Formats: sequence, C-alpha cells, structure tokens
Amino acid sequence: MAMAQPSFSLPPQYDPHAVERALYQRWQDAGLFTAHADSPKEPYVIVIPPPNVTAVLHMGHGLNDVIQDVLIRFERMRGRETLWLPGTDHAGIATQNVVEKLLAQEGKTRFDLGREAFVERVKRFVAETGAVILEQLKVIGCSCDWTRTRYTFSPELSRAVREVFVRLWDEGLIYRGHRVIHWCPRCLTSLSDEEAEFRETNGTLYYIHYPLADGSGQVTVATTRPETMLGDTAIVVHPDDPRGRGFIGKQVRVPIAKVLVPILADESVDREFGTGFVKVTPAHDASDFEIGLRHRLAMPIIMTEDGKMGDQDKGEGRGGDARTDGEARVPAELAGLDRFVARKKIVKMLEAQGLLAKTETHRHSVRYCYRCDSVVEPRLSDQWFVKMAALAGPALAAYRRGEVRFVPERWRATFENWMTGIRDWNISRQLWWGHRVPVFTCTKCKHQWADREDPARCPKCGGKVEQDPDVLDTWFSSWLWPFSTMGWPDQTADLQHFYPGHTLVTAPEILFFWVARMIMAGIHFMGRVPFATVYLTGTVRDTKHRKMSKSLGNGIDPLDVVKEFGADALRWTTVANTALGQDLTLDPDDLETTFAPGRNFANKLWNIGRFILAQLPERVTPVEQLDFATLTLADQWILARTQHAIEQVTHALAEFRLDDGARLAYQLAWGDLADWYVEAVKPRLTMEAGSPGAAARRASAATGEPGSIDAAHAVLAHCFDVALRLLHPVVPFITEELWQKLPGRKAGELLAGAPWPAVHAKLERLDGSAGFGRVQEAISAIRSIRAEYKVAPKV
RNA sequence: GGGCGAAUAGCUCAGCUGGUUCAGAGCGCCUGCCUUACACGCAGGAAGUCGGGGGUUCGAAUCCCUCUUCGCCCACCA
Repeated sequence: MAMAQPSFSLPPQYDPHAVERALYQRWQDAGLFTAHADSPKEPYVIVIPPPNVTAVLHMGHGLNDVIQDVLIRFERMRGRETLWLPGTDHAGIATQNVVEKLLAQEGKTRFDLGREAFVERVKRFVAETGAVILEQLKVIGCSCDWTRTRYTFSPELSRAVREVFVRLWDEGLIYRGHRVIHWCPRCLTSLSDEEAEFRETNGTLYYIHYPLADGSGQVTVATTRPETMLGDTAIVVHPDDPRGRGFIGKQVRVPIAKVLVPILADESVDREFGTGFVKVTPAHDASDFEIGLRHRLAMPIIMTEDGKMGDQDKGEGRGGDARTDGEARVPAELAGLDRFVARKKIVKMLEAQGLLAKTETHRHSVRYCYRCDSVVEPRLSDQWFVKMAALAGPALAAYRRGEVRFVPERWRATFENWMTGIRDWNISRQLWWGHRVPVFTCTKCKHQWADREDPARCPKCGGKVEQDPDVLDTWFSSWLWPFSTMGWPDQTADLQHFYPGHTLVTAPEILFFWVARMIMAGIHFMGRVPFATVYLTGTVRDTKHRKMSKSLGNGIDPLDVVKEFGADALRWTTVANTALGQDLTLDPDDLETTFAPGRNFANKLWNIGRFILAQLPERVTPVEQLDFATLTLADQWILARTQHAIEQVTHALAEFRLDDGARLAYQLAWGDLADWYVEAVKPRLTMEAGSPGAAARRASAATGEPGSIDAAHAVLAHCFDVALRLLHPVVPFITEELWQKLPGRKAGELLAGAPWPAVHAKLERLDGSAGFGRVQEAISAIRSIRAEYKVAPKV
C-alpha cells in the first residue's frame, strides 16, 4: 500500500535573501510603521538614539536597535499605536573631523576654505553620504516610522535649539564663564567634562627644584606636566605642613620662565602627595585656577591653541605679583614647540641646570578628547555655560517620584550621584559645524542678548550687531530630541499625542551625555519626563572581553552577518544572548559558531512550516470549535503548552527580558511543537487517504488513542500560528514569510500587524492530568534503551 | 579614593522575589541514524564540589560577610 507522498513545493532550505527585502517593502507599503496621532489606540513611543550622520552600522547599533525593534513590534502586536521615531545627529566635532580629514587629503584645512564654504562642504558631505545608517536599519528589519525621520540640524530642530537657548538665556541660566576648561588642541575647541574622558596612563612624576629668590635654598615640587611651569604664578603648601614653615611668604624663581613667584599657604594641598609643595599654574589646571582665584594670582596662558609653547600672556592677573607676569615667560628656544616635545626639552634643561631632583613613573588618569584621542589641555578661557543645578533639581525630584525608572535598576546610584553633584555645562564649541550660538552683541553700546531671529541692528541703539562665533555642543540639540522631533515649540498633534514617550533604549556610556540631560530638558520645557523607562543595554565585546571597536579591528559588520546568515540570524543571536543589561560577547573570528544558531533556527521554522503546510487543507477548524472530547493526550498537551508559552513570553517581553522571551518561544516551536507534537501526529496525518471512516478516527501511534485528522490539523495550525506570532518580534522575516502561507490568510493581512496571541483559559486547562508527560517519559526511556542496546530504530 | 558588574559543563552564557522545570541552553565532544519537514537535521550520551572561605536557614548557584581574579563608571591622582 503506497503512502501518499506529500509534495513539498518549498525548497528544504530557507533563503533569507529571497524574501527579506520584499517583506520589508510590504510592511512599509502597508503603512504598518507609520504612527497616527489621531489613533484611538494607546500610544507606545520610542525615540531612537540618533546615530551620527557619518556613522555606519556596527554591532553596538545592532544590539540597540534590534532591542528597540523587538519592543516596538511586540507592542504593535499588542495593539498599541506604536511610534519608533528615527533620525540622525549632526555630530558636531565628529562630522567636522571627518570632513577635515577629507580636506587634508586635498592638502587643505578648513581655514583655507573659510567658515561659510566649509559649512557648505560639510552639508554637501552629509547630504551625499549621511543617513546611510538609516538604510542599514531597514536591512536588519527595524520598523521605524520613516515618515517622521528627523535630523538634529534640520531647520525645524534648529528652531527648537534656538528657542531653548533663548529661554534659558532669558531665565538667566546661561552665562559666560571665565575658567579653566578642557581644550582639545587638535580639534581646536573646548569640551564639556563628559567629552574629556579619563584614561589610565603611564606618566612620569618630575621632581623639580625651585630656587628661593634670596638664595637661601630651594623648594621641590612634583609635577607630571613640567611644561606648565612656564605658567606658574605661585607655589603653595598646606598651612599646617611643618615642611612649609619658614618658606611661606618667600619668593622662588621659576626655572626657565625666569620669573619670581610667591610661596603661599593653601589648604587644598594634599600633604600625602609629592613633596608637600605644589606649583600653581592657574591658566592650565582647573584646581590651580581655583587656587589662583583665592590668592588673586596672575593667570598667564603659555600655550597656543594648538598645543604649542607660546607666550600668550594675556595678563589675566587680578592683582597678585604683577612683576611675575613676564613678557618672556616662554624662552625663544621653546617657543613654537609642541607641548610634549617641550616637556622633554624642559626636562633636559632642568637636568643641565641641576634642578631636576628625580623622576618617578606615575600611573594616573589623563583626560583625552573623546573624538580624536588627543590629550586634553586644560586652558583658561571664556565659554558659555548652562547652570545645571536649576535643571537637575526638578528632574531629580521627578525621578524620585518614580516618573522614570532604569532597567536594570543598578544604574540608580550612578544617575543620582551625577545629578546631585552636577556641574555646569560648557555648551560652546569653537567649531564651525553646528548650531551657531544665538548671542548677539552690539558693537556700539555693547548690549548683549540672545535672539530667536537674526537681528539686523541693535534694538537699543541701532548699532551694528555681531553674532557669537561659536557653535553649540552637539548634545545641546540631542537633549531636546524627545520633543524637538515632534515639532516643539509648536503644539503639534504629534507632540500632544506622543509625548511623553515610553521606553528609551541606549548604552550606559551616554547616561550623562544624553539620558540625564533629556530628563532635565523634558521636565524643564515640557513639564514631563520624556520616557517612563530607560533600558540600558550592555556592551558588545569580543571573546577577549574587549569592546568592539573600529580601532581595535575586532568588530563585526552586521551587514556581513545579514549577507551570510540572514537578518533573523543576526537578530536571534543578539536577542537570545543578551540578558537585561549584560554585555554581549560575540566572536568576530568565528561568525559561524556565533550566528549559525539563529540561521539554523530560522531554517527549522521553515521546515516545520513546510511540513505543516503540506498537511493542512484549505480550511482548518478553529481550535475553539473542536470537540475537546476527541482530543488526544498529545493534542491536549501541546495546546496547553502553547497557552503556557503565550503567558510566559508575554510576561518576559513586558519585563524587558527579551532573551527569556526569545528562548521560551524557541522552546515552544522546536522543543515542543516540532520534536514532540509533530512526531506524535505524523501517524494520524500520513495514513491512507480515501477511507473517510478510517480517516476520521484512527489510533494514534503515540498514545494509542483515537484522534481525528481534523483535530490534528486544527491543533497544528493553531500552535504554529501562535509560535510564529510569539517569535515575530525577534525574527520578523521568517515568521512573516511562513505566516503568509498559512491557510485562511486574507489579502493584505500581515503578521507584523496581527494581534498578539491571547491565552485561551479553556485550552490551558486541558492538560490537567499531565498525561502526555508520562507518555514522553516512557518514550524517552525506550529510546535510551534502544540506543544503549543498539537496536535499529525501525525494529 | 568611591561606586558598580562579572566569576556556573571545553567555549559563550541563562538561572527574575532561596525548596519537585534547579543544576540548564546553544555551540563543541562521543555513539547511532540521509526515519517520506529539516544533516542548518533526528535520537541517545559524556561533561560542572555553581571562583575560595565563613555565616544565616529545615534547606543556598540563589541571602549576608570576607578574600581572589577580571572588567566598567565616577573623583580637582599636582
């Protein structure tokens, strides 16, 4: 008796490339990603952390954006009006650097072009190559609302930036600060505290003798930056330090600079460190600056903006010993030398003069520019600052009222710490690429104000007006992102409907840069925290636990992975391997091991689908309409398992435990449905055709029970359908492709827009006796014995 | 100097409020299978004193203390 051979029209191997692009297009054409501000549905909003316009997709984005997409797709299926707002950041320093490098290849600098032409050049560059990354997000399946793509430097968002600046100005929260800031001698701009990152560095501690002016001896100081001695205007010692006794009040001669400076008492000196005597360079060290203020010291700048030794003594002194403000602090032999070259030379000079006491290796934290890795040079300068205490207070209060929470929770302490000890924010950058500081000064009456529009002349005296040449910190536009993207300051429908949003997914590295500031801006300008939950991801690392980075060359290109394994494989590995907030370790040298599991799983689904689809008739009875009395133990078991999985997966995803959700759904599809149920119903399904009586009821080989083909079809269709829905947020392509093929599909119906499965309580209760569990145990035991005694499977 | 995270099978990691889904998954390894959905597969199997040491408890991978080793963040480490 020949069995009917099921004819499978589908190939046995799933080919992601054959379907991904078209499916994405279908989703988009169906308008599934587009949010509607007039929707009666409850909104669910995520704003994307805008990647730099010059960025190309790396695994960090991959992790971040896939997590966001899983959440968005989950909530979309749960019936929320989802808005995932995409966009890019103009990335002031980063982008300017990129274009400057391009210019350098032509042998030019930005100064050769001039400001206007340079900005035009950057604009052109951004227009040509910018937003590549947004296209890449589509390749990995991100369901962003592309009708709402935003850019931090667009006219609309620039208007919001300007509005915010003017408001803060009018509130007195922006001021001109004269102090030592972080200066990047390569980028030629100031940096905020956050942009000057600490890095442990092996340095040298130089002990240098400073001879007393009266020739009665010398004091010795320790410094890691001997070149700054040219800007010394005092030596300080702790007032209670016995070593200082007899020295305080005397003068020393600063070697090489050949100026006289006083020895003063200051309580800030740490008596445990060095010699107890500290050289004070007020213009080139933040704490020395404080000392300088206390003692009204002169503050000569002894370096040029690009980090070369140069006599730029602007006579910043406010009293003090005016005689020490030498015109020639920088001797000719040092002038023009790079600071590190000068350091070596100065050390040699000191050695020659017998003034170098000793050197020690010294490991300490040095600040580096976060964009170009240059050693940051502290430098006295005038910059625009935002008073942060006024913003942090209300934000912290809202946070403590529980209006925003962090997952994982452990970030609480870090956040609160920073917020309570917050420092004013240097927002001016000496760059050309960015929002121009909207501060205007009358050349005639010196009236200074911030304006929403570019004024033609001074409103007070009608005099000529000059705009501040600086631009704003990139993050000064980023911190407005949750509402500037929705049309603020206009009260748009989007703003009213979609603000505040719900979840922010981002890397902990930008907790201070961005997240904290968004919370402050949200509270200050909108009166509401911009999101209820901040999900802080882990970091993507290689197997040596090094952060993946371009410079280390240990990165994985997500697009390579898509090419080789498919987008779902990339997403699967990413999601299934990242427990909430834990780092994601991937092996760049073994993509096969890293991404094959996802590819294999997609293929498994494909084949479960092939099998089931080959069995199912045109019309399948909905499970709810089955006569439960006719269900076999296996039927009951898989139905109950499926309901249980719905509960578990839903709970896991709602709690941001995406890895659990993914694994639970995987277990349902592969472990339960494929491994057990499909095998259990095979005998029922593949029996002889043409005998309606026998076909209707026949013993199931697994349980010895009767079972109808009808029921088997219904159960298979139901459980597979549920599994596809549960898996869709994680692996959207393969699930959509298969779901499309299931019987009863209406035209235009898409899984991406289908409802999330609900638990049928009736079905869940079916397996009360745990009957099939015992069958499974028995079968496993028999298989063990068979394997042990090498019994052929068919015997 | 302060804070945080990690240490579980050869590898990468789960294990959420302590106890019948607590010793798990994937990969790798061993044995047997091209069983008419899938060898990107199926069945079976070996493999961990849950970093060390104390403690709380009737009971701890799970809670407390401590130590060790990695890693991260913060701090005016001249």
